[in-house]
Amino acid sequence: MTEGNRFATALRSHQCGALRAEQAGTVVRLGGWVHRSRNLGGLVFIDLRDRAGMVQVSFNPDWSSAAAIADAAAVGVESVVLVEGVVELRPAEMRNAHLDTGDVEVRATSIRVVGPAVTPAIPVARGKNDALPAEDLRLRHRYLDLRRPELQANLILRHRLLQVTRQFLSERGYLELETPILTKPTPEGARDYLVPSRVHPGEFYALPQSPQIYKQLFMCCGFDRYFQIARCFRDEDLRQDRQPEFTQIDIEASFIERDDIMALSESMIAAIWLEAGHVVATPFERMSYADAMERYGCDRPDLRYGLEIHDFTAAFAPLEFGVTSTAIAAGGRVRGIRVSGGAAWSRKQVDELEALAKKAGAGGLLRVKKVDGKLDGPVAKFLTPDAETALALADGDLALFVAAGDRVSNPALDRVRQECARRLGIVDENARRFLWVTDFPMFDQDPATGALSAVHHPFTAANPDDMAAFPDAPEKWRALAYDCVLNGLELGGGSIRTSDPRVQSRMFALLGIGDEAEQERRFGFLLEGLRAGAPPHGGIAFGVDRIAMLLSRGASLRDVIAFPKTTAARALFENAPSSVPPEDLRELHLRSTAEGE
RNA sequence: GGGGGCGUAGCUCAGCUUGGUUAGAGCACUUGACUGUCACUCAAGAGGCCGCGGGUUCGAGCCCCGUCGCUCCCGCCA
Repeated sequence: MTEGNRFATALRSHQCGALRAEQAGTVVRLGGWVHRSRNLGGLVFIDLRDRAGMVQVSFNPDWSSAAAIADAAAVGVESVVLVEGVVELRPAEMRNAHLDTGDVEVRATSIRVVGPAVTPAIPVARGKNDALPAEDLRLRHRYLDLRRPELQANLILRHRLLQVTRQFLSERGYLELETPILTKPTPEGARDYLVPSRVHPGEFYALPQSPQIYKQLFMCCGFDRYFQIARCFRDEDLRQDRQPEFTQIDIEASFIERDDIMALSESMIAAIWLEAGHVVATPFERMSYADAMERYGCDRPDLRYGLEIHDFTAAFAPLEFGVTSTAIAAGGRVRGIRVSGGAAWSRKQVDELEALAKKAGAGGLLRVKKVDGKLDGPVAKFLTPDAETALALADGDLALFVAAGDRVSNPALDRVRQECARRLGIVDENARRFLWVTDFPMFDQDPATGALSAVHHPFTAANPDDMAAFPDAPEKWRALAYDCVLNGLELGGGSIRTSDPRVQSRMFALLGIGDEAEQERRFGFLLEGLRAGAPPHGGIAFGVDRIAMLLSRGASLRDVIAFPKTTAARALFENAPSSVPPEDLRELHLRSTAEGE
């Protein structure tokens, strides 16, 4: 069976968009949507669209009945029609190079309007320079927006990526196992979406933030290798790249170590990217978290450009300069970047960079530039010849510094570095710099209270060397965790898990859940599984939505999700959430405290 | 939770700075003309709670206050 008529059914023989010169002379029956029509008076053209593309259908007294021409002239755009006709090669001067089907047209003998359409609320067919309708209208009329070839291409690509993923993992012995959607609330982490229980008054399920514990239990059960295209839910405020429900490629495996998961992930990413037409080189680069923070101020650095951060503390330490000496005396450092060509920027342009640094928390942004072999700028006069040598500025360079503790300077310099790269136009949009960031700290310590929280999640295993070397200083432990980063974006992350229930119990205690009864109440079902005999295991999860977005070339997250929510977590198409009748609430043992009810 | 931007015809936008005749344009829509178009062309027409509520004013699309919606950012997102 050929690609062309794989879609043949009782009502149609071919897809509109699949017709080519090879089908010339063939009688075809098509079904599709009227994308546009042109009525020249006695001669009518309809661009007929389906998911495969578009083809021109022509109505002409030479081959069409008068009734067919009249029906074709009258049909409105976006109506669904069935057309019968003959595929004919177009004369050379009438070919349309902009259309995949442009070498042919379908000379219609009949047309039947099976799904007449009201005038669409938002246009589906657009001119080259027409702006898209407002986002809320596109979401409200999603049934129309999703007809656009661009969005159809995005969702079709997404389908192919998921199919490749399934095939890839299945071929390697990974089992696609499902986990519950109605699950147990987890008090830490993101807010849960709660579902009230009708049968158990006052009790609630939660929608899963991820299938984390279930997949670890699969390992305890001996399922060895698991994956799932898993829907996850987090009730937090949204962003451009964040939806309340999202999809992960969730993976877990037993009897493995970090390198096993990383190698598997690299091959899988390469297979996914290949499906989208890109060859990805493996293995990926690797960098420790400490290195990433030191050189880029960020745990997911964009390696498409340099502008690395350097430590200039030694150059500034001896100087009689209040800003830096105060910071250094307080235990801080002077770190910054050299921007080749930045000396040409105006005072105002550098002030804008400083504003970014301040917004990121820095007190200010120090600046020195070298013009005609001489240093210039407010800091220049404090610099000794030794300090000048240490800065190592070339002519035309601008150096930007933050004098502070790393906690302050890292986010500020990260922001400044990104903006400098953007301004200099040195970001290669075609480059793909995959990177593993490894050896994350195990815990984040609240500077005020000293309280520890998990950087990855509470089930991550700590590096055993660190636990042995600093048994009483868990804030120094590194985690056996890893993030997969592409061009400054986190694609996914995972870790080796704690498989010893006593160690897991201690981790909970370090995180402030010391009470055993409390541990059992919250995580008993995991601890029981671990106690029953747990293999060493670990895994990773990748964000499907973001991957689909990247591979659809710059579309927004909402453009790779069929029915996304707005930034207020509202579904405009189906109008959710919505209020429910009081008797429904009563049955669920709920009473609303919202005003106006 | 906080801050910025936007909201005018079915759609995309002007008009707002400096309040003052009947609120405009392009596309879409309706009607008519047109036999090779492919964003067809041409002619005519219809289409407005200027997001909503309040205030200032002789007079508000325009100024002020509030509110709702969308969006971007901060907080938040183990």
